[in-house]
Amino acid sequence: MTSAAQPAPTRPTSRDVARAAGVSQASVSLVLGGKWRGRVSEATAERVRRAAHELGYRPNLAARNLRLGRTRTALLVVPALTNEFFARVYTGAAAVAAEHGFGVVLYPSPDGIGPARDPFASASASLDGVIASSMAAGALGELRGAGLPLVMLDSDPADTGVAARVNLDIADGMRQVAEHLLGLGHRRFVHLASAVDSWTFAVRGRTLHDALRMVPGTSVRTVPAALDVHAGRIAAEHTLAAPGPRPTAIVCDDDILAAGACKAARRLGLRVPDDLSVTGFDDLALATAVEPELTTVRLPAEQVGERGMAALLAVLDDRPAEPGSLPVHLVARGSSAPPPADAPHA
Amino acid sequence: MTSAAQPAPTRPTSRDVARAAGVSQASVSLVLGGKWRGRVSEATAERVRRAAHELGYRPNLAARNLRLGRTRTALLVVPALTNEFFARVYTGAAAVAAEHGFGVVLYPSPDGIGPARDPFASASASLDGVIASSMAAGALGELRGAGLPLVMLDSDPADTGVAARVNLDIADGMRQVAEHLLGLGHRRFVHLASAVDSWTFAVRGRTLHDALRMVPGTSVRTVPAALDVHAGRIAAEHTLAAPGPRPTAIVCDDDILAAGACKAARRLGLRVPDDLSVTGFDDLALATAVEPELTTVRLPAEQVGERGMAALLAVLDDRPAEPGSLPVHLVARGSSAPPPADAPHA
DNA sequence: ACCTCGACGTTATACGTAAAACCTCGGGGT
DNA sequence: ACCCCGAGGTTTTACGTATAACGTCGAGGT
Repeated sequence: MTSAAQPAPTRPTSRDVARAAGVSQASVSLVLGGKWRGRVSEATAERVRRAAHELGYRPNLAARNLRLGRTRTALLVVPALTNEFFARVYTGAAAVAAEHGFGVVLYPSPDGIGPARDPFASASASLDGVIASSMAAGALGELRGAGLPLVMLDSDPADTGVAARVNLDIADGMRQVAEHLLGLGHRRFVHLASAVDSWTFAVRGRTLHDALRMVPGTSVRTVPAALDVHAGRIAAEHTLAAPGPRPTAIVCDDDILAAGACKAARRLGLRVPDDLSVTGFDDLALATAVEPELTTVRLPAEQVGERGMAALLAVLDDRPAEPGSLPVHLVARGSSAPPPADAPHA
Repeated sequence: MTSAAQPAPTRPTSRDVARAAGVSQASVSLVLGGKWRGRVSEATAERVRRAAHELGYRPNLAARNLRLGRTRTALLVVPALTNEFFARVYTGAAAVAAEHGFGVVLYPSPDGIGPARDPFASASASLDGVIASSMAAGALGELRGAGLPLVMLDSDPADTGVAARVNLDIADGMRQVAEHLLGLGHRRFVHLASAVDSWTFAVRGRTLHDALRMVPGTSVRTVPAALDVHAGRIAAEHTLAAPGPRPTAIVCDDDILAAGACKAARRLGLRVPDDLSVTGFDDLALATAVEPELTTVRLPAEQVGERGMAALLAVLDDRPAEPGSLPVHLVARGSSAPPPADAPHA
């Protein structure tokens, strides 16, 4: 093996395939593009395919994208992938995208990803459209008005400039929680709320308060916390240790906070659900990993991604996007029960 | 508003900028590319920048990629993003990539993402390199030998055709677990092992067995389980309910399995850690969400991604990749304690 | 004998960018 | 008076693909 200059390890192009098959580059493009019926004979087509395979030909996507003016790439803007909910949204979106020959590139919002401030550059390729969670709306910046179709996930129906919208029936979910706990007999509540300012959490809070207001004799106190177990535990501990009659139920904006609330209860010597009911939201894997398992609201995260991608594809295709919001369901598990008999009534 | 044909809402190109600034397209490219020193006067450069800004010019990345023959895009091949570990690996990789103007596109392995069998297409753009977890090695297929630089994460040092490798010192981690439990007095172990066939799990098993063999009077039984809480619980329940002397410690390949083992213990009326010690691996958020908090081995997941991306960048740059494996540390928490006093000795 | 037409290709072009190669002009050295 | 040179540009080309526009040729109709 004389190690002279490498024989240029450059990838084969459609022209190389053409040469090998004894046809023109155009014919290669036609055959491999699948639109050769009536333009190239079956025998020739087979020869081309064979040559392409033997050379290990892969079309240069940059060239194709340039030629076609589309990239078959969507950008998904989410707060952070370490949040299981968004990992699942991505999974759903990527699956539908793949079915249509699309790719999904992620733009986790800035605080999660360091100094990358340019969402366009993060793609490394031009984009055909954007799907964004309302929780990452702040990271949108110049994305809006960039002329790209924008699909918003779980966002305020009031805000504008959106090509399509995929929403969860969050309000209904929270109503189910309220009814569940009221039905068990609870009257004194704490709402352990996410400190994140976003449509979806605003709805949770508003709906809970509205639902509880309908029933006389109820009280609810709202406590905000950052979205992690530790913060949830601290916030819940403070609330539970506060003077005055103790709440019998803690309604959390998220399973993560609920896990924190459960730990707080245990530290204070309270049993869940006997002394205190706790409910979560999202039905993450966490919900069935903790003890007791969390009563929570199952959100079809993958479906959100799927519908979001489908909506974007529809918009790109000038079709109307399928409207309607996705239903959600309460999953009653071990963290909720009737309040203790000795609980002082309000 | 007469709704005639739209005035072609086409994105401005560098030629449009050139026209607006009264220069040639080449000058625009030079100025915006930052290599104009001594070729274009400062005044002209300023005019170009102004025009570009006013037109809202964004370079067409497909064209740039075609021209340069590089895409500044890396593919990250992982089993599934819903696994927090890999979400964190992605986060780290994306952060380093962003610092260097690179993008990271994901290829979650097939069972997670449906019918997309072509990793190349999933990118929607040609790739400069690939970073792959050994846990997703099965999905690699044609990626190998495609002539792309390949960086493997946590993989067998023996396998070949790899441009660089980033490994965790998994063996040391497992040794720490063994020493911790042996030091507490445990002698009868169960190894709740991941059923996934991959280098990293093989090392965990082998190291644990080796470490325990060093101490006379120890026994260890290996039980495989799929990587979810439910499967872990079932497997652990079977083992704990089996006849013969009960193990005093369950060493798990993963925090998820450990959470399952804890639930199994509780169902059987065993207290953790009083009656049974349980250890995890990875230190996921889950580890501090459950009660008691898990004794586990913290893996610097983000760093794995960072080093992986840095290694790929080095390879692309013909620099040597920084070698060495990342250290890991035992985090002793509430799920491990000395065995019960009445535990029958082997 | 001539025209038509379909089957089977080929040639030419454009996509938007980066950069190599090339111009032009005025000033300074000899 | 001549050459050279650098500053400040411009013209041109190539990247690899998809496709519109254009040939060619033999069979079949009249």
